[in-house]
Amino acid sequence: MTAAPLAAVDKNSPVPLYHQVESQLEQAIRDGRYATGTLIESEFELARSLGVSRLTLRRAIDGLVSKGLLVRERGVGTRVVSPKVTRSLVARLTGLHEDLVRDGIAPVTEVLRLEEVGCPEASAHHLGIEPGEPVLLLERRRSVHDQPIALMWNIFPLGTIESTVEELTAKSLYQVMREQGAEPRVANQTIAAELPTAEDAELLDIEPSSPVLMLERTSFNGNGRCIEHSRTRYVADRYSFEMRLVTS
Amino acid sequence: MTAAPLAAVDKNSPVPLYHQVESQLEQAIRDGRYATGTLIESEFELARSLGVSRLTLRRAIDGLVSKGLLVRERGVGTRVVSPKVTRSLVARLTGLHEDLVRDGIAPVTEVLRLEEVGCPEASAHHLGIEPGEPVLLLERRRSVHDQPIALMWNIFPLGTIESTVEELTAKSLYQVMREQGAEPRVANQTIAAELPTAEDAELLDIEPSSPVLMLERTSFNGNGRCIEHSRTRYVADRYSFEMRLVTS
DNA sequence: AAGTGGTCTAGACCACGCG
DNA sequence: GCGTGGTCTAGACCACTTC
Repeated sequence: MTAAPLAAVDKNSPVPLYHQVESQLEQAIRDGRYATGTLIESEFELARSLGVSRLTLRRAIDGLVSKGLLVRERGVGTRVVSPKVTRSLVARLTGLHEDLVRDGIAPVTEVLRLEEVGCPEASAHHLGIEPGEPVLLLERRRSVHDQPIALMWNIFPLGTIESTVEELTAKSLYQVMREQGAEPRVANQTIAAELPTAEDAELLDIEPSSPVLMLERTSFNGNGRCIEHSRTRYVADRYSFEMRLVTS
Repeated sequence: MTAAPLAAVDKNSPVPLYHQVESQLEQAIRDGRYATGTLIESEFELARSLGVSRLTLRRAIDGLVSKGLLVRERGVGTRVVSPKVTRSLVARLTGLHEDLVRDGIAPVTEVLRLEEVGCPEASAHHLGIEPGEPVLLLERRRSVHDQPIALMWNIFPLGTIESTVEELTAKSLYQVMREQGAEPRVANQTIAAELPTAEDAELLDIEPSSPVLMLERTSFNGNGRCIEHSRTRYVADRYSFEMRLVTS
């Protein structure tokens, strides 16, 4: 590996240097300017030719390693791993709405319920409050091309968010939460397979014998306070989760 | 936040300084020496009192941030997020065997098939070879307390690994792969819910109407070569996936 | 204005893989 | 022995938050 097919960085840009370098390298790899399996230039060489410090360059490479595009081998070099074809899906904290929009599919959301209720036993445990304490319950159904794909059930401690049926119909819940300062920073999540309840089967327009993917999630804000507990049921033959794992 | 309840680091230890600092901080947080929601000392202060450079300290904090224990707030400080109780499960590249052993449960693995076959259409696509090309097929069943929990189906390009029924009964597949230099570094993975085939239902000792969690995974080694394609069916009411997500 | 985290540098030493 | 990635330092400037 001799030629460095990369442009110099712009030191006056507000974009951090390591980010510029990371983008450049990522593009070069996805374009195939670095073939899969080959070694890229050494860190010293790349840092010199791009006009950045070695630490800054390493930080850029760190990002690509954690994206699974590069692998480091001590004493040997840094190797291109990924086939350029698949753009990886990584588990994220954004919701289903963002996932679909990103893929160019327009989802429709109906708000089925939005009301104050006594907290169900199962959620109270996750939210860290007593069963029966008042909470805000939101139930929605999301469809694509008039076909239901998910039934979403969110519970918020009172005062976490305040919204209307209209707003929740127009925007994603994630967006509303962010605007109201209830942005999730950490979440614990469980994925399971279940059979739908009779009611859920009807709402999802599936047979009661057709399984659903259950995603149960508890989200916390930056202060460690629990801000939401949700249970989402996805129609199994219309949705699945993809993720990319990388060894640390 | 004034007192720094942390011991100094050992500069002669082979363990990297940032790792020592990270462990110390993690322990302090899990012990409750830093309360949830409070700010820890500033980076300058901590670096000084521990006798390391600020960059090294930052690197330690980076690790805890990505574990979801700390959150940084620009201009404010670094805050403790996590409740000390739950030790987080993060999606990993290790297999089910390791998961169970880590939890102190002894799983039993039976090898149902280990033979060379023509590659099935569905796997050929993932492996990047032609359907019908010879591949190694491994089918196993894993049980806990005499109850089947998973049916595993792995396909390897010829020459990737070589093993025996005895070895695979004793060790985890992941371990065998690592020993033979076929360590997965990156994997793409899909989680879905399905109904079992009649044959699978029988092998798993469940009703045909009882759903399974299907985990389909394609693993690549450090050179970007595909080394394995697997489909694992988990009994849904005996297994689910947990993960912890953190905003980047 | 003061304090915080975010970025960046130049240089150093080490452990490892390979010839 | 040489080149690679892995770690570490001391010091600098910036953007942001808070008072």
